[in-house]
Amino acid sequence: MNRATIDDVAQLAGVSIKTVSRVLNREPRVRESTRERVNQAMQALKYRPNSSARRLAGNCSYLLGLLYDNPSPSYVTSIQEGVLAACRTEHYDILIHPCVYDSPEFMDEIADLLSSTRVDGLILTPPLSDQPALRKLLRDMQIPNVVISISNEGDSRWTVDTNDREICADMVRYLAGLGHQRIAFVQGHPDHKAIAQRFEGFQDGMKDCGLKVSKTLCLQGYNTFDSGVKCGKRLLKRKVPPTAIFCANDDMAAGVLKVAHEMKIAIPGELSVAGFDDIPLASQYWPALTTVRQPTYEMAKLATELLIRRLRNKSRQGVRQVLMSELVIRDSTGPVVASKA
Amino acid sequence: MNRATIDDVAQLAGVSIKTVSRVLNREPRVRESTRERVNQAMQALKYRPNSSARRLAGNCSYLLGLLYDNPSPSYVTSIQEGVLAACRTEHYDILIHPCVYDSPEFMDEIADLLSSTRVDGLILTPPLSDQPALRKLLRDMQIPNVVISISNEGDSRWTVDTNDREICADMVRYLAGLGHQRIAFVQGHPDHKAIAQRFEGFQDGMKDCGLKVSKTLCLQGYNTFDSGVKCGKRLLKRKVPPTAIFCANDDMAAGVLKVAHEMKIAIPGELSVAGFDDIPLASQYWPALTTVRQPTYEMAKLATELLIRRLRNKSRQGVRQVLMSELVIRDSTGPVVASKA
DNA sequence: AAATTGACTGACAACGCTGTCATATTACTG
DNA sequence: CAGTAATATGACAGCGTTGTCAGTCAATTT
Repeated sequence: MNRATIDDVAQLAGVSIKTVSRVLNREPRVRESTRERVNQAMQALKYRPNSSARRLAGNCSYLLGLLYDNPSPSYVTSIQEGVLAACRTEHYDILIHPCVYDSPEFMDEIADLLSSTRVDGLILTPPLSDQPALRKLLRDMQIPNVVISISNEGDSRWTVDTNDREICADMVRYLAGLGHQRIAFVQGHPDHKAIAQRFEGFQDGMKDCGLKVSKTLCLQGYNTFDSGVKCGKRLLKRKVPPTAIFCANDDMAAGVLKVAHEMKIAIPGELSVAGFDDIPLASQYWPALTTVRQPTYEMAKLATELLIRRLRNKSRQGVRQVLMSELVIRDSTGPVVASKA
Repeated sequence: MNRATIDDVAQLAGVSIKTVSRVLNREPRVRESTRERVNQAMQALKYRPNSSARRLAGNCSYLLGLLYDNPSPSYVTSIQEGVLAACRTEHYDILIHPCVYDSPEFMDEIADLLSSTRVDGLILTPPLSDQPALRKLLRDMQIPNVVISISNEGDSRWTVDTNDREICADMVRYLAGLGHQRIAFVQGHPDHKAIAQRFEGFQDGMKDCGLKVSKTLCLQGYNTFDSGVKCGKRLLKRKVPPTAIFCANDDMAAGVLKVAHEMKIAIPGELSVAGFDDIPLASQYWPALTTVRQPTYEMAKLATELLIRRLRNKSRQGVRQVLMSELVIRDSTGPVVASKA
């Protein structure tokens, strides 16, 4: 038994294939009774439109591309799931495309992707969100796209973002509330602009609490566990070490924790450590890591819905949606002990 | 400027579109000189075949589906990358499809997927590899598929597997070599047959070392961190606790480590802990976790290549490929102390 | 009652490829 | 050098949809 085509449905419903097509695409101008008849026929035959045929014939491909270059598996899968959820309800397909933004072939590869698979639009995640060359290419080729977590420097139309900056300030306020004054910060990779905002938020928070941001306590990390280890060592071997270390992501925080454990520094007794991202490791670590949870899944879902809306209704103005991250207080942070303050 | 079609190439090369099609698909029966001329024309026009048109016209869709229901992001992304790598060189597209194997809609969903997107074949990962209903459906619908890490009970044609069982025995030998005799095992989820083999390997190893497998030291876990915590508590609160705990995956091992830390049990001084999978957490934990690294990426790549070969050459016999996992000795395991032995 | 509207519906030509089959060309044979 | 086989190429009809445009029909207007 072969699968039913639009012709079969049309025959069973006693209409032309064009009418079936209209019902399928929710076009107006179809009598309610006809619509119902067609729908019944579709159900009876378990009809599913052939997506290749639709793509070939129509103006749009019902295909979206998801571009990413992110080393964090949990981030990537959660983004993917959000995108997929939106695609499923809207009957779009998704093409995932991991890439390496600083490889020489990067731009060619993208151009290739765009010309061989005619995607209707793209979803960009950090750090791709901030690649000017990429965004220019998409503008030139007129590829509609929606961007997740772009830095505030970039074009903010069609973006989904979080209140990273504010939530980082909140984290500082929380730490200060525990009595911490010498709070260190481990910055993220300089190419990763979205993460740079976290440092700004840190500074905001310090200012707000009347604390001085010491340059020697703000180190440059590179998002990796190893860079966390390095920065952790430098910070904790100081004569007067910080009482709290806030890292721009969880991997680096894990690195700092490792150093602390090796140096037999009690956590959170002698040192508080906070991260950012709430990767799986965070909740499973010992002690469980205080961090920030981004609504990654929701952002991806929303971005995809936005993109699809943009595709359907070409004239609409761009929007910028901001979702809220939340502090996740666990066991790696605590009040500062008197002797250390 | 619109993108070039096969007609443009044919015109530029001075041949018919059919000949271009032949060159494209590497069919024989094309004179070398013609082939070259066509190739040049393709390059000049930056021609990329329209995949929808190919799918619609041809017998095959150049589309593979990747099915998974695995809660481990690092596993999933590494599988995806392997599959993508193989697909890129072979010019196939990939449709990812996370699903929930024990949901009521599961089978319908798959049937739906198969009928709406005419994939040429599927790649199955555990625990989907072991779902009899799913495999029957695929057999009935004649959907070629390749399976990763199937239990040894299942149909082993067209499978890619690892030497899980042996490597687990190796781990036991390694632990026994450190002087451990009371070695506990935390089993994986009973539905997840591929993980069951790890327990068998454990038993093999114990037997091989002349050690008794104590039933009270073999607990049933469920692959989760929480179940690791639960089993860890039960094991470590015994009057005579084990000196080593081997867990069927890293998440559970992390749970055990947490319990040990809470109980101030020194690791590896008083207790050795080993996991399986080498998730990112393993190397970043304190102490870094001894575990087993599966060649996940390679398995996925190989499975995909196998599937494509199967599709190209319909008659070939099934094969079963076995790749080697490796022990990753880190800091969570060490020699047993005399007093505890 | 004729004319005009507006809501519906259908015929038919794309879309860009591949499969089939017929034909042209070349190579080989006796 | 004809006769045949093998090789190389092309014409044309699909594949299952959507877009265009030309209808049909009932409801309204003049």
